[in-house]
Amino acid sequence: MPYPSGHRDMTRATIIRVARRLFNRFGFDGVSVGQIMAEAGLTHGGFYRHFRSKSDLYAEALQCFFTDPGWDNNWEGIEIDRDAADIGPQIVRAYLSRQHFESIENSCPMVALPSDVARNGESAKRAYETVFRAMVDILQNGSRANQHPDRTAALAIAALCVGGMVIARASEDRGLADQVRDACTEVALRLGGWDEGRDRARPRRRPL
Amino acid sequence: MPYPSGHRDMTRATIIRVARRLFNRFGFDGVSVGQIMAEAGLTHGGFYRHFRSKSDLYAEALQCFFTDPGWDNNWEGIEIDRDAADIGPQIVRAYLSRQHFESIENSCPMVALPSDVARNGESAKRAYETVFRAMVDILQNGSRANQHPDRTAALAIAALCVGGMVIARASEDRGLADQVRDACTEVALRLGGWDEGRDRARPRRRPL
DNA sequence: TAAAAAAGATGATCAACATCATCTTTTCCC
DNA sequence: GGGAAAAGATGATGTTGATCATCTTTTTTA
Repeated sequence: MPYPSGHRDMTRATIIRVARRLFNRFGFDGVSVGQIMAEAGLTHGGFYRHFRSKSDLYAEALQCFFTDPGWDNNWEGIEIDRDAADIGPQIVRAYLSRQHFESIENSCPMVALPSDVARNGESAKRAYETVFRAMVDILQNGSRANQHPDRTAALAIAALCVGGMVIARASEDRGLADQVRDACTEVALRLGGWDEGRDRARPRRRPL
Repeated sequence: MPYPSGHRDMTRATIIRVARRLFNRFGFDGVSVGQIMAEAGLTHGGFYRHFRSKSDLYAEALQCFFTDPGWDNNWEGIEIDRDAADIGPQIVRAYLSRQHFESIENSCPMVALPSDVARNGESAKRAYETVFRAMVDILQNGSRANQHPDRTAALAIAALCVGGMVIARASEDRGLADQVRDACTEVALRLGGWDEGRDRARPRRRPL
């Protein structure tokens, strides 16, 4: 075995990490293989030792907090405790936070790349789906609290998180983007039953 | 005035219509100027008589039911009566319908192109924002019914519509896509206060 | 220390594409 | 009918990028 063992895996991981960053910012078509490799400190030729094609890499780059246990690229000042009883509201707040909104490169790919994925073939879609399922699952069953949202609510909460951020990122006016994030946060927390005793006083059992 | 008067405008409109279809399916980078012009029955060269650049056209192609009074590309079998008292729930159901899900080419661009737009400069974002604002406005004030959602609810309903469809389109499994659409529809109708007397019996004043 | 073999580097190929300069066609007005 | 001018067509141009064949470097094991 030439080259230190584990070297290959490290290089591979580096390429994926760099690729995620670049894809998040520029999209699938906006990034060239050469760019990715250069950013990883390599030259373009070696790429095909690690991945069959650019699309292959793409599917692997679509990971996020929800599926990657070693996810360290959290959003500045935002920490999520995976074992906390209130993991649900933590996720909602973090996902729709200003920090996530601004962290294009470390964004959840569900926000940064949905239309790319919708056009990019089976494997990318499968990867996207996996992340989404993981998010819904954590929202529904992640905490040991006694109150859990039902599946319908969990799906809607996830859609609010993703949808709100997608819209915020695609809007020109920062004020509107903030309003959307705030509205989605508020409603998502209510949906999850996580709004008890919050700042705004609110009657207990009220209809939306 | 050479060429019949109004010819220019018709050609221009044709280009935009064709472009919207192609952008919706293949994205901004996935479509060439030549392709658009060929599809419009023209050759690539004349393009720059009508638009300053491809990006310029892009911003103009980002229209939808909500902003275009002449929008005729409705989704098969789905009609929306703009003056109906129940315009809100009509929009929610239509937006999250199977027909819209399947009509990639006649999709609302908010669903088909959000990540493209987020990367595509000011004018595209402004166009996206305009469509979104129009949607929220119709949801909030569009009907003459006596019950209107407040702005927070209207924003969240719009985010559920867009987000739900974006996720459904980016998922590989059709079953999951359907679940997401259904869940978002149900919750959005509840949020709007439009779920009275619906199929599933449900106590009147319940918390989400 | 020498050979093997994997990882990476180099250079080439082939195709696409946005944009532009320059023709050609089409109508309208006189 | 004839000319003007707009709309459209044609043919570069220069760049970029994915992929591949082939060379070079690195390091381990015998």
